[in-house]
Amino acid sequence: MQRYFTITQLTQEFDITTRTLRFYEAQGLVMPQRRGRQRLYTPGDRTRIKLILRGKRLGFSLNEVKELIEMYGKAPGETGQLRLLLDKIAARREELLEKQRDIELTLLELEEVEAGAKVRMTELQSNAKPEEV
Amino acid sequence: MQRYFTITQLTQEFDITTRTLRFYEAQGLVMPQRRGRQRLYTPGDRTRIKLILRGKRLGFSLNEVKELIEMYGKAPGETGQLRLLLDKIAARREELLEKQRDIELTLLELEEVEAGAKVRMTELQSNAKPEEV
DNA sequence: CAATGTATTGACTTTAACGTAAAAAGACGG
DNA sequence: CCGTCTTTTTACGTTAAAGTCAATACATTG
Repeated sequence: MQRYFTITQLTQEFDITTRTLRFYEAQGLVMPQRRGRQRLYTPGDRTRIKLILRGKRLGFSLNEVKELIEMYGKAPGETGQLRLLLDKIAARREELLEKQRDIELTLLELEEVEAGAKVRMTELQSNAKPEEV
Repeated sequence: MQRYFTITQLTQEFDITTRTLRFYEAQGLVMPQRRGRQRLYTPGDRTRIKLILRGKRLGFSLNEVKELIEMYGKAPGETGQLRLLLDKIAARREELLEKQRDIELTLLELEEVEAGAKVRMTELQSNAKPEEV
């Protein structure tokens, strides 16, 4: 019933190397099953990998990503320290909101530069080839 | 007329070390003036440092940050390759938009976890101390 | 001016996140 | 069954971004 992915399938899908996936495994970020020595990734493993890569894109370290994923992973029952979990969530949310603000600012600045560049560009096009020998 | 900052002022303001600022200088990201051997940072330098830290928070490497800052830095006239600049801007914008989507998704997931945790918490509070000896 | 504190420079070290290479073990197609 | 290809494991190398440490230079202040 379970459908499995091989390691190379996943490296191709996500454009990463086998080294990377094995490294993530060594760090305890994914734990694919084995058939003999071969790794078999479940759809769940695949989702975890997606989460890892998303975290990385946002500039989180693998350790931070690991903590994050472990929050999702816990069944709501086995969460020993609920207060602690809620605090972690709050902290993580703050970081994400800060990143959002950072992005907005950067986008605004990019727009300014772009606007300037476009003006300059039409200027150049109106005076056709002014510097021709 | 110019007001200057010392290196330690800035390290305190941004909560970084002197090593970090000197490293950024070695990488050509800031170029403070000198009075003798001492570094003097202008308000402009300070702004650059802010931009660097913002870029880092977003997961950009120092080299990427450098490219970004150099876009801002150019007066619109001295921009040799306007087309190239516009392309770079577009590419950077794409990355930022992707990060925005990544953040939204992560925030949603955090909310789910939080909701689960809160439910579990009130459950625990209603049955007061169920496991007492 | 001696003492004390702050800056600078240079060299070496560290950490995270892989890259690369080599050797051995399966897997597969003809 | 043989050769080829993929996977795995092990081990060492690399890069970015600093950290740490030592020696030296200024600067200040009592």
